Amino acid sequence: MTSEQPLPQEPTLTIAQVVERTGLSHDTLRYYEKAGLIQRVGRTTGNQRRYEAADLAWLEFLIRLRETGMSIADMQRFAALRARGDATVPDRLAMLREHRADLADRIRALRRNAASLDDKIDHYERLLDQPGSDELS
Amino acid sequence: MTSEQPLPQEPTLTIAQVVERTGLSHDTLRYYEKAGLIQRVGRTTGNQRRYEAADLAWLEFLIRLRETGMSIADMQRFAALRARGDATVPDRLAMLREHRADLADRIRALRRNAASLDDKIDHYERLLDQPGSDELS
DNA sequence: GTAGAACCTGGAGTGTGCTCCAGGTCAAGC
DNA sequence: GCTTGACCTGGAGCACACTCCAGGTTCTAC
Repeated sequence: MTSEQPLPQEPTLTIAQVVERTGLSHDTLRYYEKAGLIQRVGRTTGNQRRYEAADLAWLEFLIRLRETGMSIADMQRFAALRARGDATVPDRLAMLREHRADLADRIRALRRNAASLDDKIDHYERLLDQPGSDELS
Repeated sequence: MTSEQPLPQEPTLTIAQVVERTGLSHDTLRYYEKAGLIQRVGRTTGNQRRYEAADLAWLEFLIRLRETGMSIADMQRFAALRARGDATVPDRLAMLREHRADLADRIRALRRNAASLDDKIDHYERLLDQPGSDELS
């Protein structure tokens, strides 16, 4: 009795298309799936992966976590919480806030280090302007 | 004929003292020396390392390079230039400028990513305020 | 002079995050 | 129907930056 209208099927992407859109390699995508970072992706009858828009959005979020220095292990924890549904939103929020705070710390440290690189660069520029001063600086 | 006055000897540091001051481990210090990141450090007659102030300053600079994401391989190149003396100042300056520019790029990217983490955090906060909206976000 | 802590060496081992491989199966164009 | 390229799997291998280990030597305090 269920009316099976052929809904305008959401378009799916082959792994090659996801590689192109995300910049992740085939192997990394399979590794992430094996590691549980993404829930098992849809398959064709022939067992080939077909990614949906939601998969892509989640991958892009994972990439953001990775680029901000989150470890695979922590991403696994986050993904596991997400898989458990809405009840884990507070936990996920806490994880993100902590990660965000760490990131702020790291950015501050980088800026401090950048400033001292600038000092060293200035030092070398002065050396070039008035050479013959000292060695090994 | 060289008058060997016992000059007020520059105080040197044992490896344990350098560990304490730099936060690098014994093994890392030996690894850096083996890798040529620091020139062979002075030794006692009994072959134990004694670090001078200049060694410490250089280690601190290396730490800064490392913390700003320079690879060991690049640090080796930098250290090799430094060992060749003042003639390589232009090359060292070029390396540092390039590294500094990379760092600026990475800091910018981190800030962009931090902003999108903030968006995600906001999203979760709204989910908590008005629950029951949607899943897997 | 001796105990115990600190130090030495070369080389093997580790954790992280992929990356590659062999040996297959599947899909699309002709 | 056949070719050819895309895709599949489990598992081995790799680059990086350390970290650990065994077995020996040196230093310091008593």
